[in-house]
Amino acid sequence: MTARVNLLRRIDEVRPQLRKSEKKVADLILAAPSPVIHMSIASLSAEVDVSEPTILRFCRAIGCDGFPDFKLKLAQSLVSGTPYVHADIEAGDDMLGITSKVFNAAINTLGSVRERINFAAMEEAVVLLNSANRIDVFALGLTSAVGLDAQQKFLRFDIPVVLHMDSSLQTMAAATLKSGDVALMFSYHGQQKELLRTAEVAKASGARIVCVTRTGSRLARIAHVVVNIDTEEDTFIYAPMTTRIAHMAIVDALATGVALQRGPAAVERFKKIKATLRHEQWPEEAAD
Amino acid sequence: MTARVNLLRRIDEVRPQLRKSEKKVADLILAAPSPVIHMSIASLSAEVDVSEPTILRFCRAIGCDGFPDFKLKLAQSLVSGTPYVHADIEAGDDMLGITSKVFNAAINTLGSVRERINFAAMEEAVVLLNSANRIDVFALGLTSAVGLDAQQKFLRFDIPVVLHMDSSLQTMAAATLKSGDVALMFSYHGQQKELLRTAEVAKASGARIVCVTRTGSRLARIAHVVVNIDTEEDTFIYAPMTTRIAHMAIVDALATGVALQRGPAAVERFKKIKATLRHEQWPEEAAD
DNA sequence: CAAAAATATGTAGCTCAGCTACAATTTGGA
DNA sequence: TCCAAATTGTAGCTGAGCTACATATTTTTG
Repeated sequence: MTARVNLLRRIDEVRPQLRKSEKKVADLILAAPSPVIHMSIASLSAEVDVSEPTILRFCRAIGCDGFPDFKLKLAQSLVSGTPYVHADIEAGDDMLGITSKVFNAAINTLGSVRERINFAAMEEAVVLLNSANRIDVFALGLTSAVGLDAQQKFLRFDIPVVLHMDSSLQTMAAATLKSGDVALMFSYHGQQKELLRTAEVAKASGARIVCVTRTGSRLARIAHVVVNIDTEEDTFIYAPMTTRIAHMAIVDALATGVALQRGPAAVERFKKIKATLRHEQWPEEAAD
Repeated sequence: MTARVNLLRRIDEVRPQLRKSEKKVADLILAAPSPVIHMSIASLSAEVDVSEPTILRFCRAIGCDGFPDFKLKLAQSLVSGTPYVHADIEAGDDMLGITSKVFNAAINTLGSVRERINFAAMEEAVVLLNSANRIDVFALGLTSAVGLDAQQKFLRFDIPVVLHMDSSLQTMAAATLKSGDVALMFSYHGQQKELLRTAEVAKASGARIVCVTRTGSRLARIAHVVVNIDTEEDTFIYAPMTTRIAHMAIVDALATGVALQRGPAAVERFKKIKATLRHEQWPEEAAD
């Protein structure tokens, strides 16, 4: 996959090097890009009051193959959620706008995280988790929901899995780990002091450390296996939100990986659990 | 902002109603959509081995204005790899395959849920949450991670928010609710007996019931406000996974909505919380 | 300051893409 | 088997996008 650059941002960057009449084109497009994707060269040139070839030269200047190619790239850049000034949520937004932006941000993050994932590390993590005598999950603060989720997922395998969300208890728990155990840690930045201490203790006690965190963070350097979540550092209002969603997706992938390694027996167990749960809910109703 | 629909998904949906030669067009596009955005009608018709008007009729059949419009929409649907394919996980998959499928499923679900969201209900939910004297969050089993997340999010506003993950305590807590309180409930199917009882009790005690669940479920019928999460019922292996991610995205949107209603004061509080947390982690390091 | 050079912009016209009207073909039912 | 309806293809028209070149504008330099 090629590293696409948002076209509007590129226009903004290239603008100073453009000629006078091309600048007029750039300005109109930056001011109101959406209608442009349905215009012809003729209508756009009339709108900006320049000649048709000027439009074409503009397209070339910003790195497009021609006018259709330009429209295509512009259209892609306009897909909600990939705005060129990060469409931060604004005071006047209604719930349609907010929800769309939040969902789009989540979708984008999942897409970009997926592209950067280190699959070899995922493999290693799955092997370690699958063969662990005991899994201790460590998470603090906002990641604790992810930790809880991980615990519930891995509960379904017959590996003892414990969740620690309290930083003082975490260090104690880490000290009880042994060789053959796995410490599974979640952290956005990988810089939380308490969690780092816990990781050191766990490592000293012989456990393998699998962490889901940012590449190159302190936590990542302590860990044996790093599943990297490298979200954009654009400091959106919603960066933490989307990062957490990426963490959960990783939990899903890891759990699925372990399930596959366990083979058909694990699948059978799933079914049994599901069947049990069914008794606790009303049956699906006939259409009424 | 229009609620865009992923074109590939629409093609998939409409496919059964297409004519034979149009199906051939659909299949080729679904199999390899990316190159199509740079093709002309002529080259595409040659590729599929049908006539040019057939291509055009296909475009109209899937709701596009013409071929250029179709290419535009297709290009937008391909942004950031938003995939539409529902590929189930298979026994032989490696972590690359598993992770991609899980992420793609999550992206799809977010996309389709976003398209079906009832924004009016979201608005109502935000208003209720914002003016609540007290928010009690109820979640059971696999949704409890979502509940925890919601609690942590709303904690940041100065509304008392409590999380109940134990079904017997839930009913008790529900009985203590009063008019002006809000019961915020999460459930995938909206059919869990205990949760339904809790909802009835909460309703009887005068609280407003906001639930995030499936349209038309029993829980939905009890609630005052239903934020609908209608994920595809394709019974994927990973349906529960992706549904939960959609739930979390909804929590994000609701929390953001409340934050905006609260105005600048709430934003200030966020910053304060963030600043406090910063002391608990190592500073970002200079490149080393 | 003027004239030439270089650059920027517009005009005219060509080619081919996209579309429409209609003809040929296939399919389904009596 | 034949007719009607639906499906698919053919031929040709319109206009969109592009190129070559002419004109206008700016810059440079003697």
